[in-house]
Amino acid sequence: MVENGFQSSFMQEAAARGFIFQCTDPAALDEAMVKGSVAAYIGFDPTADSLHVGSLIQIMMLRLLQKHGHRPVALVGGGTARIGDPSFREEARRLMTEDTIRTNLAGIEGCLRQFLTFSDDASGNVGSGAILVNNADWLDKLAYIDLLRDIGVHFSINRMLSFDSVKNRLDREQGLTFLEFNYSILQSYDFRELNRRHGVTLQLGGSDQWGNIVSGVDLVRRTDQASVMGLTTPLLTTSSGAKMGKTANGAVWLSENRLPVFDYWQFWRNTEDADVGRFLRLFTDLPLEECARLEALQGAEINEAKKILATEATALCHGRDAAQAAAEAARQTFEEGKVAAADLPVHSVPQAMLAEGVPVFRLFVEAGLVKTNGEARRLVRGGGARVNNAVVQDENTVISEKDMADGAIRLSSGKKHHVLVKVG
RNA sequence: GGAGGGAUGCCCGAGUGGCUAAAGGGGGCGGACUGUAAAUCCGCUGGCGUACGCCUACGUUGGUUCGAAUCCAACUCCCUCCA
Repeated sequence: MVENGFQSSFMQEAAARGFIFQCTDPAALDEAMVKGSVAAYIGFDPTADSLHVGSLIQIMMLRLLQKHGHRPVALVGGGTARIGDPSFREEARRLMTEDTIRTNLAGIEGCLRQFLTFSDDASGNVGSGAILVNNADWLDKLAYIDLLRDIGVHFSINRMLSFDSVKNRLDREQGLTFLEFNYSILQSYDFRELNRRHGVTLQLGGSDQWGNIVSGVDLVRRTDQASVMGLTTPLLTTSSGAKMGKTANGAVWLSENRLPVFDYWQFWRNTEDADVGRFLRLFTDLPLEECARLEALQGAEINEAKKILATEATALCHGRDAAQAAAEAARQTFEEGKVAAADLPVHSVPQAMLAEGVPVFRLFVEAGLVKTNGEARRLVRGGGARVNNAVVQDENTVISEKDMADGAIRLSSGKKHHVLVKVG
């Protein structure tokens, strides 16, 4: 398929698609994958009830693993969430309550189920069914003295201090608490536990996890004389250097509850030209030849590639039907200039609100297009607010049932953000 | 334990008694241009109120003053050097 020196189908495709940044032992991993099924894990922190695009490259890697007959193991850090990963953070993360963590775990599982096929067989048998595990199952039971004697002896403070993730925090004015310092020890412990329980021999992660991953590899080798490996993905930024997945309202969420499918599709549709090929390879299942063909489109033609990227990426996350509906809504809205295309995000308001009439700036807040009244006023003053395609001149204009067109009122913030307000 | 330095809005960073909701930059949002791109240019960017306005904000708590982000005291946290 592609000449990159690897024998295993997974390594060939992962390398060709741009998933690989660093690997503790590429040759050994390649060999293991030729011999049989490998179980690999990635940890997700339950800091929110949905994953976002920042984690998508990891999820896609798990998906790729499954495609090639290996077993993806998703670890949610119910235990480590109570500590917080200090890696490359400016400040200590605030600690979360048990309740929050529990809700978040469920939400994250929902996101993962869109991308992976889970197996109910969580035994040590290596297959390709994904499994989901929670490290609270073992971390919560740890006894301090036992832990220190068991694995504490294998960690060198000198070494830990040399890791970029720690060094960074130490070099900056922000300190590092002992609590946070232990994160990487527990992550190593996770790796060993997964190796023992589920035969996991590979840990995946973003390049910022390199230090933590290597620590785990060392621990398993020292205590269990087992050989396990680590593989990291590149840190993703857009071609113009911005962090991947940040928008106006924060993160680009994978959960529909947090981000309408239409907006998810729009996120991908607005990819920078220079990123199209890279994103097609990482975030869709399209064959490499097709990615290359689309990437080569020049000028305005590359918009076709972006539409395909958007639909394919959205299909993976929200299903083919929803993706096509989003594509169609975008086509009607942007290419036909239709006001109330079906499948635009909908916001329902009480009948009474429209019966009485409501100032337009309030309606924008209510619909979630802006966060505050002041922001809504500024939007109007800047000429960026529209109702049913007409620019709003006065922020105090009253909107009522009279403004309904085809059973809805379309509010727009700028050219790209639209919400249909309906009664309900 | 000792000596010195620091804590400013989403982030970085100026500001050392009133002209400061606080320079400048980044980020974000909107507009123009374009291809729903990038680059560039323009505007906006604490909350509430239609508005003269009110409230909240420069680590925390008190104090001095007609008036404090700016002066004083105590406290908290961070950094650097010494032990």
